[in-house]
Amino acid sequence: MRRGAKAARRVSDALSARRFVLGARAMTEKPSAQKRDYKDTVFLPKTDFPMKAGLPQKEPGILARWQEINLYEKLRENRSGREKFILHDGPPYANGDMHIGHALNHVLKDMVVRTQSLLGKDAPYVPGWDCHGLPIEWKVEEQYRKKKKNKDEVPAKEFRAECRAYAQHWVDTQREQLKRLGINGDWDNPYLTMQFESEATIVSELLKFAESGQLYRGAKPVMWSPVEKTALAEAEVEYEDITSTQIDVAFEIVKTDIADLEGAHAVIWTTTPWTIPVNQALAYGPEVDYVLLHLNRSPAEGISHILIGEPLMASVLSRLGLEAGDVSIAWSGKGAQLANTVARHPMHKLGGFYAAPRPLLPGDFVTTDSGTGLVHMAPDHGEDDFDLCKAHGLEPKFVVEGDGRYREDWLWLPRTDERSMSVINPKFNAPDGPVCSDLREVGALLSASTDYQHSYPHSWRSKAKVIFRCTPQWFVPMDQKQGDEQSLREKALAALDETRFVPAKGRNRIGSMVEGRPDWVLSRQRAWGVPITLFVDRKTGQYLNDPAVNARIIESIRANGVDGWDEEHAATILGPDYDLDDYERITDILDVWFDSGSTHAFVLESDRWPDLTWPADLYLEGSDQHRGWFQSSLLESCGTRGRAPYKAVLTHGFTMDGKGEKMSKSKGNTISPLDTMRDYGADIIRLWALSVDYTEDHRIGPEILKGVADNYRKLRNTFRYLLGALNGFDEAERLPVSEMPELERYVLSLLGDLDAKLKACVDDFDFNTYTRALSDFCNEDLSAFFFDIRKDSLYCDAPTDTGRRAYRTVLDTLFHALVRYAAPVLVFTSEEVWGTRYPDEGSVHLLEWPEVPAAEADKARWVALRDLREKVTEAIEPYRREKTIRSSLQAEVEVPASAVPEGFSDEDLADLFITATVTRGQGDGVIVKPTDMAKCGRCWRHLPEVKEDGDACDRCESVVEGMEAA
RNA sequence: GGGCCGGUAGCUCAGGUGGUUAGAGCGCACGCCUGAUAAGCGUGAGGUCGCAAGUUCAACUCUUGCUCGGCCCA
Repeated sequence: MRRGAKAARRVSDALSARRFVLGARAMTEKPSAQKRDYKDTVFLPKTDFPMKAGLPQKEPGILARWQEINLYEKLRENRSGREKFILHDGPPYANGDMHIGHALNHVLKDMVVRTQSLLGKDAPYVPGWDCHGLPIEWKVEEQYRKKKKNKDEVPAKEFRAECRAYAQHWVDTQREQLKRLGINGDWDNPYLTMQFESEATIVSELLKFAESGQLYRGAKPVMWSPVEKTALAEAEVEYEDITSTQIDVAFEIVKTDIADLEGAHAVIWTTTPWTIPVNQALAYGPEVDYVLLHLNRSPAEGISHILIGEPLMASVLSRLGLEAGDVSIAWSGKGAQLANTVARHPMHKLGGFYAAPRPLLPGDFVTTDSGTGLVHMAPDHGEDDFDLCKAHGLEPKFVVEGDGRYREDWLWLPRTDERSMSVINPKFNAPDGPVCSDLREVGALLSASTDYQHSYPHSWRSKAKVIFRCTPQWFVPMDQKQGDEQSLREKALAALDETRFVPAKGRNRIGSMVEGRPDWVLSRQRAWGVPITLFVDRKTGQYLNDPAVNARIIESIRANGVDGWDEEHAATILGPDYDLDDYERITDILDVWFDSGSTHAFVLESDRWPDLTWPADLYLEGSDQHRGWFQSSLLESCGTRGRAPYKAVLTHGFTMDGKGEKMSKSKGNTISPLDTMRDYGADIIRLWALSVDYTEDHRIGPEILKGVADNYRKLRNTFRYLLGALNGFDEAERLPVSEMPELERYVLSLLGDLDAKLKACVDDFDFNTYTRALSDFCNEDLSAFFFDIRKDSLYCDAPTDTGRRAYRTVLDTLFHALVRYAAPVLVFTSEEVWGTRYPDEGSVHLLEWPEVPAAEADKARWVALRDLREKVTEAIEPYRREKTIRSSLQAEVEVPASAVPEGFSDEDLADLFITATVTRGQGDGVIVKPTDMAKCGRCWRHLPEVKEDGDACDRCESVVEGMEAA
């Protein structure tokens, strides 16, 4: 209380004194009565580096400078001979503008390459594009349709040339967009899967499979689009909910071990009536319970007993329009008892194919979720069907042609029939369509309705329904033992064990996929792609395997690109030893995944980029590529080289909108990196990409970007302060660490900790920790602590003062370290920072990881000191609230002696706490009182020697004298 | 429909093998400074750790179910 009263008096004295001074100035304008304005004698930070970044305007200029000095090339020269780090770029598809996923992926790649380069390694980056394939073909066809041109009338060569041009357009567009993002790479020499060299290597890779016997021509049901007339990869298919016709069909049992079943009808259920014409068998579940129902009332003439799965009784009866009372159970048993039972096709009267017996076969895939518990088998049109029938000697018939219509000469529903139409046509499958009508006529159709809702595969391009269809295709076998007694699957799984996965969970994902995947279907019946360059002997069905011919094939492709396999070259390629008439020239093209799976061969091993080496240190793509590129590259490389083409695989999640939901044009929640670069700048997107946890799905949205921009500003201001505070720094000013005050050595030790942490982050590819550690250090250790404490010294000590020299020496060290740490993240800003201080010393991106001077500090002491400092600011706060104390410099504090770490003097503490004085007391709380001392007009500290507010303290007086003398 | 992954303050993230009042930075609010000034400093308010059961003396951390979101597959 007493102290408070005294304080109040003192403050009011001080105020009246100031009033007097001001009043004097106002009234008399008499200079002698004024206190001297020391502002000009204070060493304020000075820099041209602007606070406001203006990145969208500034970045293109920096980019132009990099291009001018040929930064990428220069870096290659600079790191030549060093340990290599090879990141092999996964090729994005050359179709459309860069989207946020591309941006994230490339920023991560760039970060990896730049951090490795910063560590002194030679880390080249050759970007690439995937150029062949259906989507581009489709776009070109779309342009034809607009011009009312018919694709089939355009020569294949011409059509391919247009696809090539289309791809090139998007390569060029994306290249500019990625450059704008600040991605450093060999942009003048990217790899494209459509370069002749690439195409030749892809073919030579294919021929390696051929030569080693890892290719076979098989028939398998594959996803087939009748609209595009081609087999589709799983990636080209999407599922949509549709309503289908569902029918129940009766197959009369003609042979059985169970007397009760004689003359009864086995009932199957299907949603694809169009497959009934190629039915070849029925399947039952050996463990499923079946019942034979006697019908008191029948939905079809001549049918009195039906065989169905017991668990499905209720739903079958309801479809058949029967009540429980209409039936009685005449027999029941396990599916296994149905072995040796044979039925006949409802259309058996047509003879030929339809007269053959339809055996009941055991199938593990039969479930009692829906249907009748008996499944009709059409090996042409289902995977389970194909496998089960093949196991029992029933081969597919290939009667549905590429356009989805039954073959012209087929017994039932021939194409010449007026009712002929594509099997995906709803009318074909309708209850009054040709299939159902005929079945109804022969009394086999027990029910038919158009009300079954389910999800069904569609072509993602045309949105039309796709079917399973058996066609001759080329395969790479997964389980065939090779010369080394290992199958491709075994090799691939072993290769995964040797691979580092970041994050580790990626291994399980790709591992289970490789374990379960079927043989690799290589062939596509399309135009824009690398040909499957095989000559098949018309007599034996074997493909020609002659190294001389293969060499000519590769040569022709190298010279002509994919056109080199056209008919005009065939005879030359085949050479004089063979007669072209004896061979079928395969016209299928390769699955584009084979193209991209071969990039390691035509990029890393090629002499086109001599500084690349095989295998790659790292592949880095989105998690969807577990099924895609990671796997196709793995299989291709294991098939030809016996190991993976990568040592490590890094996967990232997907970018969602601000709410964590998938972006889509229809939802209108997309964030375009192009817009973001225009509005915020590339450094902001980069900082975003490197701040989020890429191992999971992550978000972007206006609020998040605003936060990133705020974060950026804090970093930028740290650099601005460093530049300003280091204004005029001279080598002569530098002070050895050993002569520095303890605070400086402590900060250097913190820098050492940061350095180690960032290095660990680089090794772990843990970039969000990297950017966070950098930000936290700048905000907490520097801005709020070190810079704030040393403000007095920087502003007011003489330039020759060792304390100030020590501080500036550390600032210089910090500058050199931080600008390098920031360089891989804020590629533009760091260049701007560097150029501001060193306009003539080249690019910051040529520099290497900083050498941080070793400095020891007793961390525990400093932690205790900073805890105490926190208590002090906390204790001052109430006085600031009531405005008794405004600046902490006005506070005299007493701290518990026990809380002060050893070795700090009271003066040290006053410096560190930025207070007037610090004394030690025996209490356990911090006691604060406003100081009575007057304020130095120059350094604003309250000191005993200052007689009146505004006078200079001893230190300042001598500094000013020194300046005036100079 | 199946498999896998995830849901911690407004935002971005930390939270070994379960154990005191769940942390950081940013943002926000309030205040200070006006010599880093569209900057800097300080203080503070924000979380039923997706929901619900269960195991346990004790769960953000383990189990199950549900829910929401995502990837892959059918």
